[in-house]
Parts: sequence; structure tokens; C-alpha cells
Amino acid sequence: MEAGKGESMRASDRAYRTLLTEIQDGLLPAGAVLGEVEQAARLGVSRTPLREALARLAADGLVVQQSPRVTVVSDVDADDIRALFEFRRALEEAAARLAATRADPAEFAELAAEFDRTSLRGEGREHYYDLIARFDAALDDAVDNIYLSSALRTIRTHLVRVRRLARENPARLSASVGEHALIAHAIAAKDADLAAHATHVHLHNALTNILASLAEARTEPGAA
Amino acid sequence: MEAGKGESMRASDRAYRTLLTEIQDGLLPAGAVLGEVEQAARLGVSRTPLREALARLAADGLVVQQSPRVTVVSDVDADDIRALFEFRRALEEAAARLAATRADPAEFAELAAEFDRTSLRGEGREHYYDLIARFDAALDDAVDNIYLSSALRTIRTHLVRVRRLARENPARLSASVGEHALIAHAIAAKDADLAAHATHVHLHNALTNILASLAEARTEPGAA
DNA sequence: CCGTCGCTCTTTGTATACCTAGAGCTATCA
DNA sequence: TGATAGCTCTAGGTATACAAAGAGCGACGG
Repeated sequence: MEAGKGESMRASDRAYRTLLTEIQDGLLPAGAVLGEVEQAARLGVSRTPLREALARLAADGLVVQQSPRVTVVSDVDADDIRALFEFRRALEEAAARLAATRADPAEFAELAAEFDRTSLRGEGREHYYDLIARFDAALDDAVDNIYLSSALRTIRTHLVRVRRLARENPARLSASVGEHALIAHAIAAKDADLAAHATHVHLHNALTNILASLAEARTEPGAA
Repeated sequence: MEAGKGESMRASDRAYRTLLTEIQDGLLPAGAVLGEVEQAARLGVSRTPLREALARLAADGLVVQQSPRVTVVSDVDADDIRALFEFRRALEEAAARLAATRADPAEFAELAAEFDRTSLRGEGREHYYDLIARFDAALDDAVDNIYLSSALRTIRTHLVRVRRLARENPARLSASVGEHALIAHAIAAKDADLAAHATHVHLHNALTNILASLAEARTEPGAA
């Protein structure tokens, strides 16, 4: 579907992908120490490509040099999430405005229609996340700005982790579909202000839900 | 003042700093091919740290893999600059808003006063760029958002190159001081809307000036 | 018994040797 | 004469060997 297959890549790419996935999925929790020799042996690559992978993860902000000698998986607390969403709001509002100006209306009208349909039938997570991914891709394509796209990609990388920490409930998922439908409609209608403000609203709701979910999880840490 | 000295750094850092400076100063022009062995020999380091330096430059967007085999200094044309400023506007407007909310008013009042003073006496480029740098640092500090700060740092890295391409004239420099004064005053007054809109205006003027300067340079490429 | 000095061992940073793949050239065949 | 197949050679990708520095521990002295 998207990028190259697992076997034909360079060792450094495989190491990066593997570590990225493991961090996003929580297999490598925040604070986990990533020793070079240890990880190189585990992933079956030598230290050279592994170091390259760690450097990329550090550039992404998923890994941090705790001390000059030890690299750890970065922590994600509520303040981090708030900061991430401040950044995200700035970028996605700008992206929505630009898309409203430049996008092919037909494409976003089609996406809007799909969001509307999905909103009626209560489809599963799978379908929802897939649709979101297509919407994001269309947005990136319409905005046509490598700086913006690159920054958005980084954000999405972090969001995968955040979503894992804060399980979104079905009600929120459903509401999110509706919010996306509005954004898509606004872009299709070339209404930049509406697109930006709808994005603002969407991100506000998403953040609120995530922080609430996080607070909940802290009070009742029973469900493993 | 800022980062570590030249002699005590790691070889990879030295290579990165050197290449960065050379690209920003135009010694390595757009399109210049950066062979690993060649650059490693030239900079007096081995290929391993040099590769790390190239990877960082690639992450910054200053270097690009033209083909799977050849890495070149990235090009900067008018469209790139427009895209950069779209991105910059999104981030700096957001930063201005956040600073207006969070900054210590006294600090920005002081900066505003300095801009006002600089505006009266026609100080040189040196003083101007130094003051801007202090303003940027204060903004970063006030915003207190690692994602935003990190993205702004990347932008500033690119801006050094852009400034080189488009020589800013004294009139523009003077106007820019005034615009900065207004932004600083707005932040000190905790007026988020004014801070954001003044930033918008400032970036619009800066971009217009740069693009005009670029068009000029293309018609009369005489002055070496 | 506690503090400090020094050693060792681990871990990162760097250099280099090896491997592989692709671009370009040449020679041969149609 | 043109095209193609094969070869060579270069440059990147990977593995490994080497160097240096810091943390942890132990022994010795006060």
C-alpha cells in the first residue's frame, strides 16, 4: 500500500521501522533504555545502521538522550500532549486553509460523502482510521508544501503513541467522524475560515477527550 | 554564549556544523554533489561521522538524495521560499499568540523599547540581526513548546540561506525593526490577536521584499 | 566505619575493511 | 551501424575493529 516491503530495505530502515513500531505500540515503554549493542543484536543488524535508526528516532522526538551515555524512549505526559496539540492546531488550521484554497473540490466532496456515510452506519475503528488516513493524505496532497507535510508527518508519528495511551471511546469516534465531515465539506466549498475553525473545534474536542481519558486511566488503573 | 566550542565536539558535530555553515554561506551552492569519501577527506573525518552529518542535513531539508546514489545540496527557488513562508506564518503566528498569553510582559516591553531605540538611530545590520536573535530566543522561551521551537529552529536554518540569496535593503531593514517593535509591544500588552496579525503583516512584507529582490537579481545578475 | 582514590569494565564514538549494486563503457553480434 | 550484453569500477551500505571516556566498584587509608 504505502512504503517498501520489509525484506528489501536497508538494514537501517528496518531497524528504524521496527523500533518506531515498537515504541508506538508500547512494547518499548517510555523510559526504556536503548543500548546500541543490545538493540543491534536483538534486531540482527550491526551498530552502524542501528545508530542511524536511533538518530532518526531522536530527530522525530521519540527517543531522547537522557545522559550523554544513555538513550531512552521519550516520556509522554499530559503537558507533552498539550504542547503537541498546540503545535498540531497551528499546522492543521493552516493546512485546512490552504487546502480550502487549492484542493480539488470534487475530491473533498467525495471524502465528505464518505464521512457522512460512515457516520450513519456505525463502522468499526478499522474503517474509521483508514478513512482518516486517506483524508490526511488528500490534505497533504492539496496543501503541496513539503515543510508543512513533513511537520504533519512528525505529528502523526507522535499521535499514534498518544492514541494508544488514551483509548478513544466509540462515542468520541463517532463525533470525530462528524467533525471530519464538516472539515471536508468546508474544503470542498472552498470556505477557508470554516475549514480552519472546524479544525480548531475538532482538535479541541480530541484533546479534551484524550486528557479526560488519561485522567480516568490514572484513577482506575485496573484494566490491563 | 550558545553551543560548545569547535575543538571539543564530536567529529560528527564538527562535520555537521561545517557543512551547515558552508551551505548557508553559499560556499556549497545548490546542486553541489556531496560524495561521502570526498567530503570526509576534505573535513578530516571518516565516513561514519560524515554520514551522520549528512543524515542530519537531510532531516533539516538542506540536502536531498537526488538519486539513490548521489546526495546534493537542495535547491531554493521562489516556490520553495513561498512554501517556507506559509509554514513560517503558521508557526510564528501561533508562537506570537502563545507568547502574548504566557510571556513575562516586562521582558517584551524591554525588547520593544530596544526596537524603538534601534528604529530611531539607524544602527547597522549587526545590531539588527543580534536584536532579532534575542527576540527569537525570548519568543521560544516564552512559548515553551518543544515541538514549536524545534520547527522554528529548522525554519531559521533555512532563512539564513534565503537571506543570502535576497539581499535586504536598508529601507526594508528599518521597516522590519518597526514591525518587530509592534509585535513585541503587542506581546507585552498580552494582545494575542494584535501579536498574531502584526506577525502576519511582518511576514507578508518580508516575503514580498525577498521575492522582489530575487526577481531583481535575476534581471540584473551583474553585481558579483 | 567512612571517604576517597584508582582501576576496570562497559558503552559510545570513530576509523576502516568488506560487500553489493548500479552506472557507464566496450566489444561483439545482428 | 546500432543495439545489447557483459564487465568493470565506483560509491554507498554494513560489519567490525579500535580508541577513549565515564560510571561503578573495590581496596586502602584515615
